[in-house]
Order: sequence, then C-alpha cells, then structure tokens
Amino acid sequence: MTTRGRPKSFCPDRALENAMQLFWQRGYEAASLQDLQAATGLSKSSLYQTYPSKQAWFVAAFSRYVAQRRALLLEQLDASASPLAFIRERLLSVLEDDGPDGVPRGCMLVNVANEFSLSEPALVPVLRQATAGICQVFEQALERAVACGELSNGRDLAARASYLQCVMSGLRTQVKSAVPADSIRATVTVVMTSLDCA
Amino acid sequence: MTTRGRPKSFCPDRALENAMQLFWQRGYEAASLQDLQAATGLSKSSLYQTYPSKQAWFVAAFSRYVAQRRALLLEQLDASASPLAFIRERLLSVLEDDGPDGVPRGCMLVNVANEFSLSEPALVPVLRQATAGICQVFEQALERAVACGELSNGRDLAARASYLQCVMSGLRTQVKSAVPADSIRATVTVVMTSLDCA
DNA sequence: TTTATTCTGGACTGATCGGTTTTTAATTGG
DNA sequence: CCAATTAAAAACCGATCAGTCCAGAATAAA
Repeated sequence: MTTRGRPKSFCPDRALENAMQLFWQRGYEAASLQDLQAATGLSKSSLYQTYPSKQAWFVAAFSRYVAQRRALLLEQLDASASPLAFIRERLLSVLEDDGPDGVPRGCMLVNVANEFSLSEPALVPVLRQATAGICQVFEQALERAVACGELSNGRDLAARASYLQCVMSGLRTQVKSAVPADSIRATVTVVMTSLDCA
Repeated sequence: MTTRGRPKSFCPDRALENAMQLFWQRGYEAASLQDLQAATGLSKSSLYQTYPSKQAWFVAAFSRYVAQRRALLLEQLDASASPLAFIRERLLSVLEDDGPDGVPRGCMLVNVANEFSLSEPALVPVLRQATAGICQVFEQALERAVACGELSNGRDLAARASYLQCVMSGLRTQVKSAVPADSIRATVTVVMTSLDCA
C-alpha cells in the first residue's frame, strides 16, 4: 500500500531543522508564522499540515535541539583527550556564540527556560529531563577525570555536574548582559580551579 | 510659576512600581498595554502622557528595578553579621521566588538579558552596568569576608565576585528548568566550598 | 467668571497575530 | 481516462497589538 496523491515537495526533516534554528535564535513569541514560513520555505498550508500549530512546531523543534545537543556534547567528550580540557572548552565556548545577526543565540535550553519559566506545563518535564541530560554528560566527564587522575576528589560528582551546568547557564546569561570576555575567561578560571579542591 | 490645569489623579511613582512588577513577572513582549493599564490603574491616555511608549515605560521600570535591587542587596549585606552567610543566603534565596501565579519571577536582570540578548542597543549599557553593580556588591562582601577572617585567600576578589554573579544567574535558570530544590542546595554547597580554596 | 492648561475616558487606526477555508494542482491506483 | 487522494497557493477570519485622536472634565491663575 504505497502513498497516493501528490507527493511533498519539501524535506520535512530539513524544514524542522530550519524551524529549530529560527526558534533557537528568536525564541517562541518573537518568531512569527511569517518567519516560520520564510525559514522553512513552506507555505502556511504545508506548515499546518505538517504540525497542527505553532506550538507543536516549537515542541518538535525544541526536542530536536535537545537530542542534537546532547549527542554533540557526548561526541565532543569522546573526541577530547582530557576530560577537564573538555569542560574548560565547553565553558569557554560561550564566547563564540554569534548568531547570523551578531546577537548571541545562547543555549536553547536556557532560552526556553527563561522565556517560559515553568508557565507552560507541557514543557516542564522536557526542560527538567533535558537539563538532567546535560548534567549527565558533565558527570561522565568528571568520572573520567577522576579515572585518569586529573581530579583527586571523587566524591559528590553529581553535585559538581549540576554545578557545572549551573555555571554554563550563568555564563550564557553574562554574555547576553555584555559582560566583557576577559571577565568571562576569569570566571572560567575560577571554576576550573574550584573543581580540584571542592 | 506653579502648575496650572487639572491635577493628576494618580501617583506616578506607585504607577511605575506596579509597572515594574508587571514587567518583572511577564517580561516585555508578554505584557500588553491592557496588562499595563490593569497593573497601573491608568487609562491609555495617562499611560502615554506619562511615558511616550511602552518601551519607555519598560526602560523606566527596569531602571527602577536595578536601583532598587542593588540598594536592597547592600542593605542585606550590611544587616548580615557574616559576609559569607550573606552570600549563601542570597544564593539560596532563588528557592523562594514564587510570583503571584506560582511561577518564579527570577531576577529581572537575568530575564531582560535573556529576552533581549543584546538585540536592543539602548539596553546594552544598562545591562552591563547593572550586572557590574551586582558584582560590586559581591566583591564588597568578599572583601569583608577577608577582613574578618572568614576567607583566607584574598586574591582575585573581582573575578570571584563575577563568578558569584554568574552562579546566581545559573541558579535562577535552573529553578526555571524545574531542577529539584535538593540539587540547587547541593550546588550552593559546592559554590560555598569553592570560595575558600579557589 | 473667564481663560488657559492639564488630565481622562473612549472611540478609532492600521498592522499583525495565529489559524481556517477554499480552490487549484499534482500524482497514483484502477 | 477516471476517480481517489494528497499537496499547495491564496483568500479570508476574528482577535489583539501598540499607538492616536478627540471631546469633555477638572483645576488654577487672572
């Protein structure tokens, strides 16, 4: 039983990727349906045929981001020789975050958390789980750091992983507050030093 | 030359305070002019006579927040016996942050930074200065901690102050991501421990 | 009281919002 | 070819957005 009728003239996956980029850059409210049409190249009809609402597009795009992000982080961790260097690089990466318009996009997780502030019940479990997923990656990095002798204190790694995720979010906000790069780098140094002796 | 004509039937200062509360809770975009009327009790005419646009209301409200916030922080620092206890209390205070509707309001600085992400040139200097102001308070707290022997390492206090401001923002975002309170408390413990030996 | 000045409520504007409906075009199975 | 099915383009919808305008209403100075 093959499909009948006129075939789609677009790639749904690429459309979703573009929608994700749009929501990442602009957030939910500020991205209008017109923007969504422009970004995806789809007509309004096709948009609403693919997902039934702007909200549904957003949720799909956000889920895509979360999955992609976590996968990328794990990949970078595996590719890195030193777990601590991986952590430092991730923290410093907030400084190279200019979007197409020169405005930092930040991390979509942070953006979404701050735009919705738990006011959208459907997003709450997604947010919590996504944040936990990032923490897991950091925890894994810390475990490896202990294993290879980079880190002496091996206790409370979960707490320090959550701590790192917190710092990451804070740095993103500082970047968006026009905090100077030198100050960001100094903070990263403080954090890396703190990991050893906490 | 005294004023002539019909006198105002409202208190501009109180109106601005209410506008500030509204923008704090809802952000800029999500707060409509209707909301602004309801919050301030002013008619549309009076709104536009007091400030010429929604933007102008927002800027005024935000400036008010920044000034108020910094003053409150300094007051709390002065009232606190121990500078380190002051810092811990501030970090933990993110857990008691429910707005009228049960949704955490967060810190308006963090909210504004994340909503505008440097895309509004007029806000950039305000944001940078406001963030620096918060850092100054933390730095003062750290200086006092050194002075009274609570902190042994007295170097790079400015860096650690910025670090604390970063952590504060990160914690606020974590709260809005539904991170469990226990995890927040654990992170605060890590941070307080890190202050000693960084 | 007159006159100038200011405040206030409500009607109004054009644009844009997310979303629907209608019509037309394209494709496959019979 | 025909019928069924799906995609796509465009007209259309009510609601709401920020902002304007105007016609009274209230007050102080003269």
